Amino acid sequence: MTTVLVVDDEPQIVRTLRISLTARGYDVVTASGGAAALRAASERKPDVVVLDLGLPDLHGTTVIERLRRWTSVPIIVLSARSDSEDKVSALDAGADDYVTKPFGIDELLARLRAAVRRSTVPALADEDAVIETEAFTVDLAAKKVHRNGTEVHLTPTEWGVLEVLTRNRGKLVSQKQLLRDVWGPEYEKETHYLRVYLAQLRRKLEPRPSQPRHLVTEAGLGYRFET
Amino acid sequence: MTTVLVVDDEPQIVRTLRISLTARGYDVVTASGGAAALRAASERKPDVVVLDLGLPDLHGTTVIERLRRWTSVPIIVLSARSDSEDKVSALDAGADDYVTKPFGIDELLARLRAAVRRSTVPALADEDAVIETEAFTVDLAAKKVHRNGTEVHLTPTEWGVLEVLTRNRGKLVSQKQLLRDVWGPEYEKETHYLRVYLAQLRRKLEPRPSQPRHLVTEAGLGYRFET
DNA sequence: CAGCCGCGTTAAGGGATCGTCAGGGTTACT
DNA sequence: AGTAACCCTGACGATCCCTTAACGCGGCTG
Repeated sequence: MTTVLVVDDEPQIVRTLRISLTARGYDVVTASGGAAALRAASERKPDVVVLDLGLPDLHGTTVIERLRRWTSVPIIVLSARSDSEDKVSALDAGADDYVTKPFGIDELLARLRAAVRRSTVPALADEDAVIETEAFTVDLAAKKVHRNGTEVHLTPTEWGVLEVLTRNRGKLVSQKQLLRDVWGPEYEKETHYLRVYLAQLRRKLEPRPSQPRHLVTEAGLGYRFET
Repeated sequence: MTTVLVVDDEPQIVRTLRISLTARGYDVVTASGGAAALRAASERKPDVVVLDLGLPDLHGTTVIERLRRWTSVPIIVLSARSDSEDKVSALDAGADDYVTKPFGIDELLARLRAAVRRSTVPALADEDAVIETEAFTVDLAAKKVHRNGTEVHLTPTEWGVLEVLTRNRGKLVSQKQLLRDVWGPEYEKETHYLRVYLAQLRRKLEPRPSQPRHLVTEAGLGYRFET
């Protein structure tokens, strides 16, 4: 049984989610504030957290940071359409994904399933870490990429970007985190680099670079690797 | 019974790990600092070490180096998301694997099992110790190389480079790792040596040394042995 | 509706990295 | 003591790759 912790201060939304999720066989725990959420998380050990950013007591980002000190439970953020600032800081704080309010329940459910799947199938040890898509395969241990049976040559930086995205496959990786992991903390603002290198990777790997299916942009937020 | 040494200064994390690991039948020893960790390691002789990089007293890399002076016990590093620099230096110092904080307990357990398995599995059986390419064959057990039926003489250093590459055939070996394994950790920066010795090996082994097919350079990353 | 912002794309310059050769110094063996 | 093997070092040209700039596009905002 999968346990979901729903954190929102609007009873209306909590009620809707409780009904929808229970109907799909989830075990639902709710909290209406940040402090209550932290308590519930440590007591009930949910398999996934759905967190509204606009809470009355604690800032959503704070809740994420506190959770992240001891658990890597997937966190899906609910945010109003306008809070793109907040979305970014939530992702940087360690959120896994986000859904914009007002949200379609189907989208939330899809992201929920994806998040749970990701967390229960842990990344393999390096020695057998081969990720496959319809278009290409990535071998993390050998640092090799194949497409249509032939090897594709990547430069060090191209490889760095692809590796970070691959290790976080399915999950939205913020621009800041990508820049920090590949170029270093002092390059956090050089979002231009990402555009250049993502374009290069798509040209080398995607069947139709102008309509990427695996290296996806989330405007203003970051990038996502979809298998 | 497998003994795990857990080194972390956050009681929350130590507690979580102690519970999870004990439940899986591991014998758990803990230390909250680097000095205590070194003492515990020499007294309790753990089968695997889980080490947080952010310790109050000693730098994580220092702890790894000190451990590596007398033991080859597998070390799994815990690192915060942003410390990608630290991750690299930890691996170079001799760590076996790393897990990003916050970590899923399942992933840590998988890597733990993999590390223990690796450390207890002996070297390659003799029958697997002969690697063949179209141009030459390498006998790891006999430390001999043949080309066109006749033996090729290699100097000790040439052999060292070829052996490391051969044991990791197909995989990319970073310059740092090659230098560490062949010359020692204090030569990590002497990338020039590699260029000289790879050129020599190619001259002796490759049919067309200027267009190597088996001893391949990946610019900026390292070298790779392709069969 | 016009301007702005973020994104994608391409190409070029210059700096970093690599391959190659040869000479000097050290070690090991006769 | 002499010689041969081997390792290191330096120099140079060739190659590779990171960075930067310029331009086009679509969407959002004032």
